[in-house]
Amino acid sequence: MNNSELDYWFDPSSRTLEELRLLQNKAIGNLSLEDGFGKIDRIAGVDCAYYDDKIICSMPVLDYKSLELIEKKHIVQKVPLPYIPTYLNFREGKAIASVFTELKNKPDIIVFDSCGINHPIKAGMATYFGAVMDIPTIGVSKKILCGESETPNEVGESQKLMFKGEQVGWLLKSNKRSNPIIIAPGHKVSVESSLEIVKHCLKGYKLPEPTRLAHMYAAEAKIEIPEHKNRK
DNA sequence: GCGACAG
DNA sequence: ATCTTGTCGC
Repeated sequence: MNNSELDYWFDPSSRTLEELRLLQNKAIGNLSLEDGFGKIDRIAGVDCAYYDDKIICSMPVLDYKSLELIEKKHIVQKVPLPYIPTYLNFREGKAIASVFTELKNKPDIIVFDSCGINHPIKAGMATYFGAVMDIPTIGVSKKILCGESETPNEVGESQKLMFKGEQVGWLLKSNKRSNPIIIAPGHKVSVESSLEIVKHCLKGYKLPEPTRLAHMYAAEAKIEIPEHKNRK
């Protein structure tokens, strides 16, 4: 995907919210909830940190079987849009696409720190990115954007997340002392597989390794940017 | 109209 | 997300 195509899908500047909503609908036209992957060798996680008007996006790639780090990359850009619920894909999308492009070891699937199809029009960050790039993605968030669910209480227990009469994901009690995490398919991953893949990536922490490491690396990269070091 | 609302 | 130390509990 070249730069103009990248801007077409991810640049919110000089566009109205109505136009951005149309882009989300257009991207979702390509959505698939069937497992569209073969053997998973590598899995990546992605997360963003913020400082002033800068967005720091980190993307580690791990070996799926051992969950060991293979490669990590991060990028710093100017935040293109304030946080507007249901439009997160246009706030973080460009930065994420940029880091993804720079990876030498492309992952077979990516885990996002955001929503997937558990979004008002199924255009959560994970789904939008996956549909635009046509790669398998999963969304893992800490708070519910939309939908209802029972609360899982035992570690390892999961409950269906329902929205408008359909299952759009899960709530999973991943850790004894943490609130449940919300899991949902992004693109090319079924509802069932999204849960199994995330479970495979759990190492006793609240978040699955891909996302947990992405969060750590983004925080590390953040304190290294000049704006942060020159603070007075 | 009112309240909710990923990061 | 971000601003931030100590502190309760296993």
